[in-house]
Amino acid sequence: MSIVDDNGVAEFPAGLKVLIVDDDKTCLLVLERMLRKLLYQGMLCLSVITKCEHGSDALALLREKNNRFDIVICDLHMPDIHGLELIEIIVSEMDLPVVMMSSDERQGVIMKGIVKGACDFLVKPVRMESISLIWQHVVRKKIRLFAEFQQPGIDNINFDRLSLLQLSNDASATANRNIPAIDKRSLQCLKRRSEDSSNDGESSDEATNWKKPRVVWTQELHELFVTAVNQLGHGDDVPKKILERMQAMNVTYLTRANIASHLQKYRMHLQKESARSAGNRDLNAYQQFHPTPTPTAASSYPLPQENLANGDVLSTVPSQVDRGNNIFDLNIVSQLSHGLQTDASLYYPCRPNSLYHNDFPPSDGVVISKEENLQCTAGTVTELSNPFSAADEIIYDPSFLQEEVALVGLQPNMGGYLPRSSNYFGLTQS
DNA sequence: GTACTAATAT
DNA sequence: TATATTAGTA
Repeated sequence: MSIVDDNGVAEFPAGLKVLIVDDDKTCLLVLERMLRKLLYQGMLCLSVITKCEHGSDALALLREKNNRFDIVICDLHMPDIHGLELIEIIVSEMDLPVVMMSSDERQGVIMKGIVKGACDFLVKPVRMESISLIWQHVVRKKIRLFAEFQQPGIDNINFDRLSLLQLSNDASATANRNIPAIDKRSLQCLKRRSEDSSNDGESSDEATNWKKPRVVWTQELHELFVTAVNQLGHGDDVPKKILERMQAMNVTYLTRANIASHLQKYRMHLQKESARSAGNRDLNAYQQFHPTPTPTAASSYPLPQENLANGDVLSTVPSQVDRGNNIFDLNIVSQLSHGLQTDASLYYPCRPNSLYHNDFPPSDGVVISKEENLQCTAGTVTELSNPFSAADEIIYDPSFLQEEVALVGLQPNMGGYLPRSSNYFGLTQS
């Protein structure tokens, strides 16, 4: 057994600990690389990667160091212990989320996950990125524990800034939890410091590693944006005014820069589309960008109450699910959110909806039945868009779960992958 | 000093 | 690629 605390620990935000288990050293390395990339993209928040080459060793380690790990990612096929066996033990003996993977010698590394534990017996192949959903769950759970109990054993957990910010984006939540807000100045300060590598040795400031989460422009958010732009009309559709409009629609978390950035992209698309439209008179394509009729009176925009649950406000992102080329497994997200929203309000009274793509309500105590898990059709499985380099290709094989799952009498659950062909700007061109 | 936006970085 | 940030300009 090799327990290798990652060399790059210092560059990770202090936070959560992952145990990865695979008898194949190459797989271990690849997985580690993937995790690093996700981390880099702000999709994961982890601090220590511990690698383990044998299932039995992993189990021993988990039993020995009870509180050492927050999540386990392990291979399905291991010589000493089958992954599903391991998962059963882990879930029954310790309350840890587990993500399972499988590898295939013919096609290189295949990452398939079964998520169990974190989501009350949610069994499902997941995309690699979905791990971050589980991750968020873990973060949330810890933070809640921390908030509720303030136990001495728990207070030494170092939550990373990313998750803290996501949790505390709402000002009142911030106040309630005594989490310091991060202002622009400190951000700039941090940035300057990270640029200036010739500076003195690392300060212990945990903020050093904090990364600002990115805004995800969901379909719904984009539609609000378009509505605002259309209301303003030509000449007036500048970032600041769009921002004001959107704030009037209760979208309060965006910055002017966010909107400026999106506006730039939007205008480029408009340009492209109108050029296309002029060329071949493809009106349908053009109209993709005008999904919502513009109200004539600029000030008479009705708040989209139908989008607001119980008079809640859209100070948060309107939807957790980006219907377009989102990076997450849509079904995972929707299943997680299904039935969880009410619970979520217990923990996040002001923010039942998620703000960022890797932000989702906790799922503790919510049972997702097998039937619900089986609602996906097994028919088409789309190869996923690959956020990584070719070397890290993730391939899905729909037949994967059949035999594995049969081993422990679980029902397979396929499909649900998103086509990569579209986003809210319409079909993407090849 | 603020805002806009093309260009560039991540 | 999507989004963030920068840099030049008004």
